[in-house]
Amino acid sequence: MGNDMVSKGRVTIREVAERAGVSTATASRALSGNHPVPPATRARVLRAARDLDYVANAHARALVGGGRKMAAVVVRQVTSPFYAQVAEGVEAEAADRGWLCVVGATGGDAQREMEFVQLMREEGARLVILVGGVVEDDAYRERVAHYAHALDSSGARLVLCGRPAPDPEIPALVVEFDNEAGARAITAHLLSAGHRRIVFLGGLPGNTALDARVAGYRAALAEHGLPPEAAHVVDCGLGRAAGHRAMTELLKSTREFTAVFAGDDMVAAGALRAIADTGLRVPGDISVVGYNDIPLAEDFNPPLTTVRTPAEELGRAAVRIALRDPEHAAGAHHLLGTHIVVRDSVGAPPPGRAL
Amino acid sequence: MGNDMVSKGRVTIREVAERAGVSTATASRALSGNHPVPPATRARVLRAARDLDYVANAHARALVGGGRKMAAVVVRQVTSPFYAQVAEGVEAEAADRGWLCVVGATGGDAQREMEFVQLMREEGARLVILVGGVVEDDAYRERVAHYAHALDSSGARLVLCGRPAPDPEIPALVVEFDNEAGARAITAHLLSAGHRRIVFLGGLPGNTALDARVAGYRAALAEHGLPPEAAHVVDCGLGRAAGHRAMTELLKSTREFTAVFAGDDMVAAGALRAIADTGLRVPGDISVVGYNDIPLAEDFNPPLTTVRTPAEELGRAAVRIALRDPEHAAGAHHLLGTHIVVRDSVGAPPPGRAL
DNA sequence: AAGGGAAGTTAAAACGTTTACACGACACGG
DNA sequence: CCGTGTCGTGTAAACGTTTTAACTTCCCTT
Repeated sequence: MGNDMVSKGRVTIREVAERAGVSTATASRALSGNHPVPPATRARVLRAARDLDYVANAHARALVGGGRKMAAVVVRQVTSPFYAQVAEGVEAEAADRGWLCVVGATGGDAQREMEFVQLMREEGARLVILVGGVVEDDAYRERVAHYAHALDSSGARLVLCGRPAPDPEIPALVVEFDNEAGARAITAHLLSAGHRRIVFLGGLPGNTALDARVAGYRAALAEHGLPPEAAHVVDCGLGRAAGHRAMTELLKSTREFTAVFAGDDMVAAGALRAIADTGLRVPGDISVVGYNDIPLAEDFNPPLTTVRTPAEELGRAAVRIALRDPEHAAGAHHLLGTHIVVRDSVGAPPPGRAL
Repeated sequence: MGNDMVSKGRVTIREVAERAGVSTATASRALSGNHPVPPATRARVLRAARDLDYVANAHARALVGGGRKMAAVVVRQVTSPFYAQVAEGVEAEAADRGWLCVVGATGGDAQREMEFVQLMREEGARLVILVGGVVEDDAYRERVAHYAHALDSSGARLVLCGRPAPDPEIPALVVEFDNEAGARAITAHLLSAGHRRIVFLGGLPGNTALDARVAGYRAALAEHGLPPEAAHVVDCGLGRAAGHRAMTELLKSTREFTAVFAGDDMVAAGALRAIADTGLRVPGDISVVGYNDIPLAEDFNPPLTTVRTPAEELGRAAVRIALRDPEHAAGAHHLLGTHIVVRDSVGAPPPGRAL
């Protein structure tokens, strides 16, 4: 056996066909399995391909095939534990079907988001998944409507994870957690522990995910017979730094409270640190709950009681739903359930401040 | 102005050319900027493209251009904070140059790693970055040698982040942190706090990154005049669960120690939890240090003293180095520096057990 | 024995770009 | 006025695959 490996340039299907003594058409069919080919011929072609270390050119394939199995997931940043889990779910579900998955990080910049979607159009992605809450203003609505129509006209699907569709008529589907139910449940948990003065830390008006959590929080309060004034929302937005800053501020204020409901676990992380910095104890002096149950939430100080949103499942669901029912998908709205996970950051309110 | 947008099928460059009254060659030149075109003509083409919402077909482009600007980063899992940061660095550096970045997760499975690299060959990736330590056995060496040659023959570069090249002659370059120096530094930190009985939790023989940390640990001990028997390495591997299990085990054993050096921050997280479970205090009873300084390390209980490995910078460096000096790159070995970040998980050894 | 398929195969035409080559126009120096 | 160079543009040939339509064989039915 001589030197079969061609060192210069890529091996093409033509060379494989030649070596197997068939035409490129037959070789293509044997390799792709798109059309039946007698076992003997097939074996010969496969053998030739192996000998030559043949690698199909995905571009040529996509060019003639008019598209390719590729999904794109767009997040603010991949280092956010929650987004990372969603991306992992998308990647896993895509990989299961032999699809390629590319991830784009926008850093929260609309400009980069647009560029990335444009790139995905050029690349022929058949599925783009935008994940993460966002404040819903006119610019947002216009942007997403543009994506939806542009992608739709190229035969691609758009799914919005945790962010709203600007209009039910738009060719996009949304998959998200039932934020209101989750927030209501964990607020009720705090209430049943005896807390009456609970502050919500991490509001971001216009962000539909956060607004829903706030709504759930208010609803739970109301259900418990508390007056609307019992609700106190600090609109500090998300992120560890924001939580730390806002909590520090809050502790310096005259506001009375015995528990804080953080908009997500990262805010809770910042809040916990701020509380520890002032020498107060959790849950002895203040109880804290978070949202999302990121993987390290049980390593916080103390382990965090929070609501578990199965992020990886969200990612998987997004691609599954988008690919399952192509026609009926557009405009559909899917809600995923959540549940509380109880750890050590909630206790009874301190006696002196029970109300 | 009528209905310019064609609803069926994608707009091709031919239609743009037609509308602008030029040939496809001129249109291509105007759009890609590969060849000078008089401003007037150029403007006309660009206008037509905008009107038609033309989107170039990346596949056709790559097919004739023989490749594309695409980098691939392969990690065990994207939800690991450290890997996520590396991936973010790669993504950022790639995006800065207008490259596309795709990430693959292997779950530690060699089979999936091979499939992914194969896929990247088909897709024409020009840069693939394998990140994360691995035990270096024959299968590994063979696998990586295969990747290196296969990619090299398609004109792509291979970079290994935190894993060894099987052979200096192989066409791959490695970029990693100086694990031995980092481990030596943090061990010295423990020693200067008074600890003499330090156990290393998270060894994984054959894993070069961990072996280097163990070597640094032993070196620091030796430099302090301690006998080789002072070193005690628990080979439990990495991950939060492994750390928790091994620490629990260790606490039940008769082994005397006052400090533990965890192989990475996730192991430390598990260890901290195990210690807390038995009612012991950190750093009062036991001091703990980690490795990597993941974003949430300061939210551990207590905030973790660890060595900071700028993971995002590792990712950026990988693509920068690979793209900078194409010829000289192969076989090169780059070491990135690290430094200690001191928090609250290290204290003096308890008096009764100072040695 | 003729006709009708089925099965296996192939030649050639797509897919949408880029680019090598050629061609004409035009300016300029001789 | 004629070469010579430059500039702008167009024609057509790539790039590597899949697929349509056609063409053989060969077997089976009648």
